Amino acid sequence: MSEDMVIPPRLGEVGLTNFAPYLMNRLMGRYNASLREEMTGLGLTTPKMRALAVLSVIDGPLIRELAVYTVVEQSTLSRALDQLAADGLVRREVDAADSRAARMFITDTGRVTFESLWPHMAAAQARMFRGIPEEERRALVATLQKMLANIRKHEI
Amino acid sequence: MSEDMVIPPRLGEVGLTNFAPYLMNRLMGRYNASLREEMTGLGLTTPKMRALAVLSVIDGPLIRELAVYTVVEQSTLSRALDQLAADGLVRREVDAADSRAARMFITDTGRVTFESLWPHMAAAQARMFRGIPEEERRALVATLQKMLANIRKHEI
DNA sequence: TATGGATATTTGCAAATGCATTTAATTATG
DNA sequence: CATAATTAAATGCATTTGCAAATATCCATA
Repeated sequence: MSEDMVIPPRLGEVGLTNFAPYLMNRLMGRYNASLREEMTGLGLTTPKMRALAVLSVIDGPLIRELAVYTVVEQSTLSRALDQLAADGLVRREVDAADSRAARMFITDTGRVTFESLWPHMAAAQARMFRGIPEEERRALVATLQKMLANIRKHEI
Repeated sequence: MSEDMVIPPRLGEVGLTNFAPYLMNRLMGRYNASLREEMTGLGLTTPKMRALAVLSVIDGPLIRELAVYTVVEQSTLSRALDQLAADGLVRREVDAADSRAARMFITDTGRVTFESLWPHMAAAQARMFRGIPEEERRALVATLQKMLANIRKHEI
């Protein structure tokens, strides 16, 4: 007897702007669009930017792990990493224990590139949160974390 | 003196999972992925599904308005609507006052298709919210609405 | 009211994407 | 320990995407 069994109210009854996934998709659409100009200026695409962002924080993940963190399809990510590596922003390293697997690292150059993008990401977030009290922001993040835990498929 | 002037803490200091856009992107990645199977079974893509969803609630928007609501690039949406129209799920109608503009409507067939998809969307949302009290859900939605108002560019 | 800009949508085209498959390596099993 | 099944990543290929340009129409103004 899961929640799937319950007959849901229609979208029209809920209203688009009360449906959380709709709101989040619109917010992320704008957020991602607001970074596009900076990204293209740095020769980055969304997958490349996300890979850099995660690698600036997590050292040496496997590519399939990075695919989960970045929410980028594995084959797309593989090619994005090719390009980043060709530009010297990341580095592949064959895993010591499993020679099929590659561990990814950001390079100093990659870090410099990401550091020039990060202020724009932070500013975009700040714009979203403008006028929203600190307490409320924290509550939002806490709820989002619970939600992510709910639907996390991989144990990452 | 906007918030852009402030030097932000590094992403590493904030932590990926305290950065709201990261959390939302991951959540939406999973949410959208969880609908993919149902969508492809109905011959839909993400842009097509979003167009149907919005048109099930909003009657006769212009295509550029629909592009804002759906967070889909206008040219991509134009082609998605071509396909939906070819399948008889939506209908284009030239605007009475402006013959450049097209107003879009969902058809009965389109409504039936969307109605068969909607329970999965509602279930995916329910999974995300599992174990989260009603009060907290409402607070999340309220905050998301404020955020959307903050970054809304178009007056829609 | 003629004309130069705006605006709504579509379309051409190159690049990006994602599915399915391949390659290479590891692990499990008889 | 041989072999089948599994896993990690890369790649082939058809489809999708998005930018820029084209097309069609509208609006402002001289």
